[in-house]
Amino acid sequence: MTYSHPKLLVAIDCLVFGYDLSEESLNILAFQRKVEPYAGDWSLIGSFINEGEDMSQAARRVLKQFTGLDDVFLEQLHVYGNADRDPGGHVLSILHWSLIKLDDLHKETAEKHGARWFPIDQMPELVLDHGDMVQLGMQKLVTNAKTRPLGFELLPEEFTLPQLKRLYDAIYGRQLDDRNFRKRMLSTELLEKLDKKDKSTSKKGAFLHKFNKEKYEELAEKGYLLDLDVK
Amino acid sequence: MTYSHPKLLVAIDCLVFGYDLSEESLNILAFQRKVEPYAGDWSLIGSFINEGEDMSQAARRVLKQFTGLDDVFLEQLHVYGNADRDPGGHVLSILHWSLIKLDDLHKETAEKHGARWFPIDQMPELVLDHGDMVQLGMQKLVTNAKTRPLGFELLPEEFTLPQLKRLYDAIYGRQLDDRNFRKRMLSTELLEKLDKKDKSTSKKGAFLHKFNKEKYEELAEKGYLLDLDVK
DNA sequence: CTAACAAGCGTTTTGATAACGTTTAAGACT
DNA sequence: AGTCTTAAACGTTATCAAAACGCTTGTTAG
Repeated sequence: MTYSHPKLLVAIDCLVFGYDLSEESLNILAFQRKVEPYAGDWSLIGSFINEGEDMSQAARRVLKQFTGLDDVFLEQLHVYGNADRDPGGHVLSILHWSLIKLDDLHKETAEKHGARWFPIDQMPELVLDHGDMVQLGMQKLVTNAKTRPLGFELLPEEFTLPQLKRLYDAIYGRQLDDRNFRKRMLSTELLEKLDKKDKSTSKKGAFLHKFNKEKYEELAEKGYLLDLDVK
Repeated sequence: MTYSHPKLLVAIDCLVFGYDLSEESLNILAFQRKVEPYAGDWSLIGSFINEGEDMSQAARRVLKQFTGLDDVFLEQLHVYGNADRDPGGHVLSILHWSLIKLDDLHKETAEKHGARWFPIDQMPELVLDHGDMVQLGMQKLVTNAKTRPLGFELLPEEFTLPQLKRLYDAIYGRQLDDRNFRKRMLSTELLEKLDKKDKSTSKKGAFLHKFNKEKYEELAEKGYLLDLDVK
């Protein structure tokens, strides 16, 4: 080690949004803190970063521990750096966020670790500044959903257009026009229609689609800007 | 201290954009690194965060030291958290960015500290991952300039519409249509026209304007979204 | 065979903006 | 004094995208 300077405790906290397709509800993962101060209070999932550990690796480690998941959407979001934000000591927290599709398996994995999924409108009080983190994450979800293909991270590989539409309803907190929504989505030419129907929500059934991520990323490289801001 | 866990070195680095109105050029502040490894190489300005010091305070401290400025646009931008990003040791860097108006005084203050202002298209090679930081900052400047009132941070209190237009030309890297630009800017009703003219660039002179920041922030609170994406 | 209903498709209206032309103010030049 | 020059300021039209809304289709349940 070349540098000589006091060091800091650095934590990563992770705001995980999980969409439950069967209930069509957007949820956030919280867990009961095990260390003092505030042991037993609800908080986001998190961990200190270890010496020599990449920050992104620490984030993946935490997410894996509480959800069992690898290879899902996981990005840094914001740094909380006030020296007095945690009465237990000067801890810098780097908030991350993750988007996953929720199923019963994840719910079990969570419970095993003292964690629970809460619908976004039924969050309990959170410890420290974790309430602010949730608020920021909700804002970012809404704004980013308009310009990035985040919706597909919250749904299974195959989904119907009505399902996708109701997901965006949940994110934006209002009813979109299904006809304009469909038109906009299809106009991107990023969805592949399959020859299968899902009949879980209607007699007629709705065609399943897949999001062509490769095509999107190729276009994005060339400067393509997605715009999913529909009324 | 309640927690027992290994700590990390945490630095803040600051990408400072300075707009020189007289030369109508956008610049970035770089300085010659004083510590090994890579002493003498160009880098962004930065510092380690001290024990008990707020991150934002550390950022302000660095900016003040190299520019003499307080109370200017300064925000966190991105965390660089790879354990091996610095061969001198595991140092987490929290990139910040700042936007200021450049004048001769700031150039002198910079030189006193071994720092220099470089036009954005004439940046030298930077140390470590600081080149990535500049690239990210440039991207963010372009995208954020479309939805936030960043331009006014780079200009003096009073400016003319042609000056503002040429600033955005520099940011976007292309010539905007002056008539559409003016219309869009005025349509926000966030500019106050003064009874003074600036004649530095024409015989006729151009009316000076002020940006009504209070009005903008009031509107922004209520959900107003600025849109300065003009052709 | 018909009722019910979500899914899917289509048309009209509206409004924003890109593209471009014209007028104005003031110093420079004769 | 009158004309020229030039950036600044103002205005108009054509184009296109999206908001608003109506209609048809496919399937099952009764």
